[in-house]
Amino acid sequence: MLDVKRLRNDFEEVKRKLQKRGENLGDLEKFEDLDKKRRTLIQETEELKQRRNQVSQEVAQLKREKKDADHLIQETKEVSQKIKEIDTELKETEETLQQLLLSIPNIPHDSVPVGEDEEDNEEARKWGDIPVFPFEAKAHWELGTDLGMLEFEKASKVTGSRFVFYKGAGARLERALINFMMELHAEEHGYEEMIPPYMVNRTSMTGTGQLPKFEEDAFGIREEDYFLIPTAEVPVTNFHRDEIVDGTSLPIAYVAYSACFRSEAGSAGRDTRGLIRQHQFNKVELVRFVKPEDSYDELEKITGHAEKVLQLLKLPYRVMNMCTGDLGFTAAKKYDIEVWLPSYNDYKEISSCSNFEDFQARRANIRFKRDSKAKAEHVHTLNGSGLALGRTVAAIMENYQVEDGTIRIPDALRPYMGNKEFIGK
RNA sequence: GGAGAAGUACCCAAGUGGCUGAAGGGGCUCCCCUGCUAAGGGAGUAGGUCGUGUAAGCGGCGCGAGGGUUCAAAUCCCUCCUUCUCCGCCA
Repeated sequence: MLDVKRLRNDFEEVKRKLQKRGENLGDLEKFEDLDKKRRTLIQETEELKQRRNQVSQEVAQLKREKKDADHLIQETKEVSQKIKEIDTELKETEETLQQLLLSIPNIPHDSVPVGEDEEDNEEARKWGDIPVFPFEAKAHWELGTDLGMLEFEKASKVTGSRFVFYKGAGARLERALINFMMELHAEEHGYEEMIPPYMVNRTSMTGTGQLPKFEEDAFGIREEDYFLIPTAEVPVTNFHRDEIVDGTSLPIAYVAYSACFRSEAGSAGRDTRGLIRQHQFNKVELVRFVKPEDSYDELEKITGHAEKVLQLLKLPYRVMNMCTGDLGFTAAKKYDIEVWLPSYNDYKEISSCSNFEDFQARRANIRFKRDSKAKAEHVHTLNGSGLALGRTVAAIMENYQVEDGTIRIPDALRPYMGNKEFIGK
């Protein structure tokens, strides 16, 4: 959510920046009228309330003196009626304004390249060498089936499309990666570990920006009005919702493991094979709550933490600075880390690291005080995948495959895999 | 799931219709006392948000949330949420 005061005082500037996103901002123009109407109604009702309060005092005084107060009571009756009418209109206006504010995306940072779609994303850096196979390389879904690591058809039977069973070495690999990543971030990068609830309420989904605009992307639990989390970002960021944290405790950093659930509405036909696009996948997520002046340094830091995982696993990747048209609703700036995937003969997103500035903090009402006497300010929030596990498994399987159909285990992962050297031998 | 009880400021807690933005503790800040620590004495401090104003300020809201009754609600009524206790069920 944007700062109402900024929107009020700097409307054209904000609008100009939002237009870089190339989104339809149809309702934005209604802001000024709604804002003005709201403030007029507030002034009207408050004036009447002040009057009512004064008269109530007088009535109380008269009653105590056992005097007659009927004429004052009559007057206040009418005033109260009027207040009720104005308050009803005010409430409707505020509701409309709130919905409008919740539907406005974040303002892109000045360092974000202007562009329409993924074609215009800029490569920030590249790491590692793309493997060359002197044999016909297999895709991970082939390897997974051949080696008994992944069962797609069983999952289709048991649940439906876009689900998978990890089995044997596949399950072990996934679990090893969870431990590897959690320990790296907790012990080397200073994050506190978390395992969050996998369902959250509507307020939490609104707090991080999944709602109200993107309800069709989430799986909902109707009876409770809960949602399956699409990422641990939602519960972990909302962990501090409606709180004022001590400024000296910033930055607060959590690393959370969770399953993630996405309906993938609108992705029919995309990435239909393998682990790349599932309705349920595991992810280790990094979340940081920081002071506003630090948030862009922090974005570099969190991106580095995610990159470190790929470096230790020796998987080639590149970092993309997402353009204005590909930023997503909530981010002010975002880096996607893309891992090399031989089956795609291309890089594929494996982590997304975003600075939301105060966009989520306003929605979720997360603030801090620099000291006990200071005024509360909104924190800046950031998160980054560190990493998406399914895609990491796919990347390891494909990049580390050997001609005999087995998979070499990356050195860094061997302690977590019973010190084995290969899968399939 | 059933039955009870409770939700008041940073924490504990008093308060059943008007003089309560809210007693009293604790905490916190300052001072005194004290060789140090502990303890003691005194004074002070009460949040947040919205509107308005250059500002000091003024005003509205606020006692879990939302409605209602009333001239007037922390206080009465209704709905919901959360926590606790007991029972049931259960990994």
